[in-house]
Amino acid sequence: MNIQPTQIDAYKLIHDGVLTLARAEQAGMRIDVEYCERKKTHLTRKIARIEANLSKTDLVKQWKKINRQNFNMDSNDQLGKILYDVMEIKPPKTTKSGKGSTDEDTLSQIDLPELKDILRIRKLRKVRDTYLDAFVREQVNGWLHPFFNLHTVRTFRSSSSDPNFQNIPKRDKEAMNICRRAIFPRKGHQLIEVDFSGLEVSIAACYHKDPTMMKYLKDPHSDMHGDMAAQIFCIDDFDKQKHPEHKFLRGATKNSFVFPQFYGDYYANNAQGFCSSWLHLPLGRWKPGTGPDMPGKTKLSDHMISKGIKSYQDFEDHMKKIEKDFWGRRFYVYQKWKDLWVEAYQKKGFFDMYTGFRCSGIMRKNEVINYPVQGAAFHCLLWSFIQLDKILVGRYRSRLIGQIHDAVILDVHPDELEEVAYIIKKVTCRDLPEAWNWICVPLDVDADLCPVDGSWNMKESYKLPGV
DNA sequence: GGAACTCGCCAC
DNA sequence: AAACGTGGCGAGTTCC
Repeated sequence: MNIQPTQIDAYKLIHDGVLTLARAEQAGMRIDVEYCERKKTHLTRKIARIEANLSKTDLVKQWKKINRQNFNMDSNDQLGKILYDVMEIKPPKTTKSGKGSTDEDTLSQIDLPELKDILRIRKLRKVRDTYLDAFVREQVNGWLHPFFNLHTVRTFRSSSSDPNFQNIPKRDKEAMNICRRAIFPRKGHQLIEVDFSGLEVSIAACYHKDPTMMKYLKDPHSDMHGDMAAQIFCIDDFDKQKHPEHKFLRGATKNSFVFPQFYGDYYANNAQGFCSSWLHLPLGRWKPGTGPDMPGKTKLSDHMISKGIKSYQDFEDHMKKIEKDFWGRRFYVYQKWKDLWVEAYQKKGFFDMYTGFRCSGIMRKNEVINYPVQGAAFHCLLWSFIQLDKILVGRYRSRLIGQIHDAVILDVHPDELEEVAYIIKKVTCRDLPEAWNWICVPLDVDADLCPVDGSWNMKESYKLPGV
């Protein structure tokens, strides 16, 4: 039996979802206000110290002289003028409106020690002003109740606000620790976070059914990112277990090539992203003995030069071929689906997601391809969230408190942990694909658990039971 | 003094 | 030929 969800089903999902998310909002989470205040003061002092040091440098002296009483170290407008007009540095990149960029990627390409301090200040301010400040502002008697909206996003995903619970630092360890240290479970409880692994890639596969991708998703020993890393860096004996260096290149490939390609990016951006964010290789000629480590005592540039890739331009040309192979051979069925999907939209003026949601209006090609995947992937999380709430409410002390697109955050009582973990696994990996049989790839979830009474930065990998 | 804008940056 | 999808939010800036 093959039952496609209709617009009625989509409508019901939204309504159930709104009620369930409202319950999570009402539940809320504990926030350590005293800690936030302490940390804010600490960060303010730290920023002041860096600013004091910066004031002694020629760059800032000149900056002050030019801007007089308007001088503001947080003004990127002023910084751009100093760098690109006064000092006549050629902007490595420009913004949409044509001004020289002053973002992290750009500043780190300019060889001025002061800019490191400026970036450091930016990072600390971000943590203080966007997160700690917001936590204190939005909390009520030590409780935080972030909003989760279902009516704001074009793809029928969710959004969160006041404070936004969906963008609290995670990758940057320092920022992560400072921000998540503020968030606590109920007394005697513990926080657990469960996320679908590679959900959007899996949901995309439900639409395009590319055989190569299906194999990657069904064979646990296969490794798409590893295969791409081996191809991009011309490595015959690729082994991420054996070589941490290979593991690093795999991560770079995932973030600089595979995912951006799935979102509709192209090779030249990928090549630049690789070089500036990961490989630290220049946009000109590559010198021997530079770039990340490779197994043995060599560096990546040595290896690439030996393979005939001796400069950025060589690398970009190389990436062009990789891209052509990626869509023209490796995932050619995926490519064909993209073409047909866009063509159908152009004829009809709308498309329907597998979850019954209809998108219409004028959309660019990349939007037409991305929306159905992004939306339906989130709906998998939402469906699971609703089911979990139905099971837990009234019967368990554990409760759902938040959601981040493909992840759910619960506040569990330790006595219920094992049972709740089993329920989560069952709902997400068994019940969901049974309810929506357009899901034709296996789904999997990973979990992180915090200690009892431990804050959200203390999470450690937690193995969920099989079902 | 607020609205609307740009830019930068955090998450998925 | 074109060229990264979805948000929220803070600070600076410009305009009314």
